[in-house]
Amino acid sequence: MRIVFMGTPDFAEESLKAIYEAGHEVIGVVTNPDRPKGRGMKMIPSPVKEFALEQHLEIYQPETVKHNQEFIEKLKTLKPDVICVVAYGHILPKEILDIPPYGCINVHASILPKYRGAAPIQWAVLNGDKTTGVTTMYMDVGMDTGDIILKQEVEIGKEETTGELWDRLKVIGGEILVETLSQIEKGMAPREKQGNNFTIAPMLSKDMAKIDWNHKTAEEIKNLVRGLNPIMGAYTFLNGKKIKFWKVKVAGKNEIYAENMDFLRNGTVIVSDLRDGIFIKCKEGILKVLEIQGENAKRMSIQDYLRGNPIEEFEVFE
RNA sequence: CGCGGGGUGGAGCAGUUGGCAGCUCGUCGGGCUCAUAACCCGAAGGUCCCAGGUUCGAGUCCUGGCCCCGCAA
Repeated sequence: MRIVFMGTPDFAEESLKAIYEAGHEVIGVVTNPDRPKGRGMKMIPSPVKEFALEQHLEIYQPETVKHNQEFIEKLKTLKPDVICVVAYGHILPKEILDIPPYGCINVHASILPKYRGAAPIQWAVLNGDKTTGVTTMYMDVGMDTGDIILKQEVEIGKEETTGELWDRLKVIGGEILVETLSQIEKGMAPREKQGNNFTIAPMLSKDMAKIDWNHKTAEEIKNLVRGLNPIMGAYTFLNGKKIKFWKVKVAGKNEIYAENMDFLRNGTVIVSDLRDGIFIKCKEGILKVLEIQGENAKRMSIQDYLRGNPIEEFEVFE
């Protein structure tokens, strides 16, 4: 089929690659303009653009698509059979949705109607969900409200991070998109309305990354840490210095002897050991830290960290 | 020219007003022990990122360069 692909990050690149390798005719690739990124604010092309460049695909980088008549006209002249949208970052106006005869289809990283919005993977991990998945749908003017075509469910590992789940789902996204296109082409694609029982997964905000020792259990803090890995990292303070946790686990009962600690504040280091690392008292349960990052430092194992940055027992994270 | 931190044995760090290069760990050898990732003794291992400068003397101060990292997007 003649396809216009719209997407930006690596998650989308995987889908573009999949349809390209499946033999579809990718007649145009739309991605966000290069943005200044990283140290020194260098202009960095999106992963989707990089792939498109390698394959010599036609690239469009409009600043916005809404009310962009020039771009919309251009799309019309391309005469795509279908437009595939994966993590593009813009809501498409009806004028664009109506262009391709087969419609605009979207790959979304959750089982809709759960987790509509920008950060479905992150929220699935943050909430400690046991399963999530990928859905394809016919786009409409709402945010992730279109009719469902296919879905693929996956289990979330108990210690899996957002980054790890992200990498798995993007591959599945590519596969399910190819399958979706194939079924559409054969005229046998299902079309199912979304129920009203939806939830929203909004973009993550900065302030949620701070660990709340007083109100969160070890399990909840663990979910926060893995949910924010590698996007922001959950942080806390020790002696006024900001410290990020990248990997933690809930300490097993046989890993540490701890009783009668009720008098200790939540966030107190109850064991600090060069071999086992540090254990922290939480509102409920004990947290064992595995990977940590100090101010202006890189991530490292707790063992490495403690050698040059000792943490004393009974110090308190806050 | 977005803001900031840093390059010191294999790892993580310290190094005060310039004055013999240190700590914790790892590695190797030996000892102790029923035993150990524990303890004791000993050893190896460093162009202190590079180039120039100031100085009797530079890891430390000055100038230039390379590299790494954090924040922010």
